[in-house]
Amino acid sequence: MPKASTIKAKEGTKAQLLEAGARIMTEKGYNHTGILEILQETGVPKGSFYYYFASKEDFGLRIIDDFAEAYSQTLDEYFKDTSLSPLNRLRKYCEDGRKKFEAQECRKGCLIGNLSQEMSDQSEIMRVRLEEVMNGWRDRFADCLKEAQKQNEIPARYDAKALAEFFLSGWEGAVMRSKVTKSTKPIDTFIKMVFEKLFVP
Amino acid sequence: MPKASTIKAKEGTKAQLLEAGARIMTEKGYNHTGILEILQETGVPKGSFYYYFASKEDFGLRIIDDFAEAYSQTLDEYFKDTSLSPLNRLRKYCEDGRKKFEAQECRKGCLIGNLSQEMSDQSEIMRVRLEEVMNGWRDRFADCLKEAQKQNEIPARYDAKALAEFFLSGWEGAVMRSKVTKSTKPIDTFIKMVFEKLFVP
DNA sequence: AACACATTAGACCGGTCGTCTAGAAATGTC
DNA sequence: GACATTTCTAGACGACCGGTCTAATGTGTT
Repeated sequence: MPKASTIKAKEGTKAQLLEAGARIMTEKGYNHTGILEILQETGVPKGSFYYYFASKEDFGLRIIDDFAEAYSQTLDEYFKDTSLSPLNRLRKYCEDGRKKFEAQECRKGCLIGNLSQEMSDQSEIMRVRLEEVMNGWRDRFADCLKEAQKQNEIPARYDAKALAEFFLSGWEGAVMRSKVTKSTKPIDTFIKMVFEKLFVP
Repeated sequence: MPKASTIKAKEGTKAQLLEAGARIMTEKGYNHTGILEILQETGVPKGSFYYYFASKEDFGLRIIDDFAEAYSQTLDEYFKDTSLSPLNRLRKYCEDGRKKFEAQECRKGCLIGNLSQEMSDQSEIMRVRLEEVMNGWRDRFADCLKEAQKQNEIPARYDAKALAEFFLSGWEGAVMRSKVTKSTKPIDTFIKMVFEKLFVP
């Protein structure tokens, strides 16, 4: 009996469930994703699911938390990179997002954005959590834009938080349009407009 | 027997189904909306549904078509209103959209936008139809912006179609953010940024 | 070995889903 | 008014869902 690997698999069960859940829900949404499907993909038996999670909603909430935590580190990589100017950090973030989206054939998009659209009217508890996560992102963008204002990369006459909200919602909308057109053009247009017209002195 | 009203009800059965379907799907999405639910709301018996529609997907497609046709007239009301300047037509469109969204307690949002997000990766035939509808809107916006360029309301150095795409995706994103924050603030910010920064000479 | 505790097995439930077919009701034709 | 045709309805059907349950198994401690 491979004792060590068995133990390792067990320890990772919850994480496996969360990973598969996030991946499948990003593509298929919350309602269209079945627990059975996640169980089959991970090889975890059905009986175990409700040992780890109280309900599907609880599962969804933990997926959001997990994703938010991991993504926070991704944001660090971009926004703590002092080798680039604040605006160029944002630009790199956009361009890498574009590349990633293209690499997955203009599918899926953003887990948090998708769930926000789908779940805001369906589950108040998920809505609140989703709002917190996205507000956190907006505030990160706002910090970056404030920095850009300090360095005179962008005009100081607009509230950085409003600019960040506009940027975030515009990005999410562009991703949605890119999904439905199966092309990166809407994202390309977003990047062009933001950096050539919106973020100019 | 109230023959006339019976006949009328029958003639309207399909339209009733489509109306209720559009209303419920706007709020709950395609996957989370049950046919039974629509049937109960309209009083139409279950067996009738598949007489009028080949499948749920076909039903969804017809809802999209119906909505697109009706919405095209709504767009006419705004964009054929020559008593306003082109930019003010667009502004009125935004502000009325904001009011409508607020009136329904920051819920629902845009049927086509919601379905685009939800269905693009799930049904190719719906994706294509959704893309056509939204591209049509974008082109209407672009025509309005071209007119605005002619009248020197906005700078001519940007392609009106790109501007329109940016406007459309930004609007959809702002509605999504407003749904999740249960506030019109993201929409307000969008309107402010678009008309004070993006659409300025 | 005996114990408590963590985890898994998988049957089971009530419910809803989308689909289908038989036939009732309405309509048209002669 | 009888018959044929089309239009519409009734409700059963099987598949699958999220969620729950009890029994069994594995693990670590003493």
